[in-house]
Amino acid sequence: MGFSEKMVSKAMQEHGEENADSILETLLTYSALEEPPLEQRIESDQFSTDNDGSFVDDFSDIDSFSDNEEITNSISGEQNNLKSLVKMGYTVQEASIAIERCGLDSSLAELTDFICAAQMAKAADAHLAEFDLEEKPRPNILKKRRGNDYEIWKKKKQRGLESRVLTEDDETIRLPNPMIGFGVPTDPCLTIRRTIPDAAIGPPYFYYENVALAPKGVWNTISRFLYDVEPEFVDSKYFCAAARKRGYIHNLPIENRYPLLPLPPQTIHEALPLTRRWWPSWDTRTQLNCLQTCIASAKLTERIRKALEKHDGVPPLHVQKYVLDECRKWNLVWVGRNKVAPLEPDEVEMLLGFPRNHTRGGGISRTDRYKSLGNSFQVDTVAYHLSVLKDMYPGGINLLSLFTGIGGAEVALHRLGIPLKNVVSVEISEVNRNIVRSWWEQTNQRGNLVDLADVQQLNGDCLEKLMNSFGGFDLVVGGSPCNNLAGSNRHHRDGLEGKESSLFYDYFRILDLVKCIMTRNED
DNA sequence: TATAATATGATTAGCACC
DNA sequence: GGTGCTAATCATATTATA
Repeated sequence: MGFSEKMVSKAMQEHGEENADSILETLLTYSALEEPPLEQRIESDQFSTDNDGSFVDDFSDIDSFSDNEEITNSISGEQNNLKSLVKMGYTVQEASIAIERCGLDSSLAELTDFICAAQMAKAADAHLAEFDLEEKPRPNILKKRRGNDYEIWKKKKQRGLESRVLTEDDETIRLPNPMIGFGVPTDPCLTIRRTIPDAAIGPPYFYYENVALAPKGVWNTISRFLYDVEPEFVDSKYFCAAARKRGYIHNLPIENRYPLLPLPPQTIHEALPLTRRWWPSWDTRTQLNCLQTCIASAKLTERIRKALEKHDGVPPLHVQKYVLDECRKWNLVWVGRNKVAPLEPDEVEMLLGFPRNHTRGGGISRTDRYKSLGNSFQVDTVAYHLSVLKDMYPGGINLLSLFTGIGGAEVALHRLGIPLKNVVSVEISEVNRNIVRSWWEQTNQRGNLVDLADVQQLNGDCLEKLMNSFGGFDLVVGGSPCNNLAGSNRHHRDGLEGKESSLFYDYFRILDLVKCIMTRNED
């Protein structure tokens, strides 16, 4: 289906070629759906709270509008794809044609592939003039295509479907086992060399993070956008007493990394010595699972206590299994005889490498502390990767921090002794912005902290003004929302195109803008 | 009304076994 | 390869409470 070219041209005539949002709105209004216009639905975001995970999902009721669920789902999928593509910087026309040509079932990755191939073909035909920097910058994805026209793309797709010949691009990214990336302090993998694609070479350096166990294909897409850099998958259990399986895509050197000192406790008993007294021998855990945003209910720990109290001494195997399963699922620790409990916020802070009371006070609730901490970096892990910057920037760095959260990257850099000269931080949660601002003041930072609430504010003009005032960014960090990628999400685990997780494309957009502006300023 | 407490599976991957 | 099991997982929606 898709929007017809006629419809697109009509909308473009009404709004002018550059006004993508209006064109999109018009097209969606033209379509036969009995839905409010997209813009109107997006505006309902203003009712959401400060917490990035608690949006009212204004797309969830789409199905109820139609008697024919299948058709409605197709159309809404098409709209989401169109919206995502426009958000990524493609024109409505490009996006619409791609959807029409590739079919309704196409993934966003296939659509972007198609558009790239079409752009290559067009460029080859028309011998287009040099990229006009006065124009609104566009996704800089052309250079990552090795082929030169649509035919190559078609052949490649066909080849992939037929014989499963795995080219570098087609190969599904697999998680390493053990998950130690390009090395961890206990196993530095000194022999590993990697070559970074030309398009990815800094400055600026960039560092992107998200959950390792995302739905299939997500990391392929992320990697493809981030200049084909291979992800580094690392489990923070090699840095602290809790697991945290994450993927990092960055263009930093990997030689001569070093860990923060002192090394944090590596086992539960070292981290929480008071639990040792109550720890039963049949609970063989030595490390915790991933620290998440929610904790177990008091009802659950009470059920566990009652199950254990029915037996003297060592409980039967089925009770052990029940208790251990729940302990693993909820990261419960032993705090008394037959008594388990979730971690305190202070303990989570410590395990994640933050200063004590980092998230405490200033009006933040206990629930919000868990939530902010659960969404954060593990500081020691990130610091290990960023440590290579220390010698490169003895005078300090200018940092662009997207989806800052509670400032994991900032804390890591500070603990590494890398001065923060100018930090531009984008974080939607007011609670989190307050935490970072408070930390900034508590640690007597001498640099300048600019905090913004919305990534959409960070357009070309805004970035250019900021960058001109202090001369560009040395590092662009960000872990974009994982809500729609994380396994714990029972409701909307709809992948990179999900409501929050699609903000990845803003990370890419902004990073690419920064690269464009810095490249131009070099000339 | 705002905050806290509680209940709520599915999607991967690895492994043993056939 | 196919199957069945174990295991892990930066959460959301609803209900209860202050």
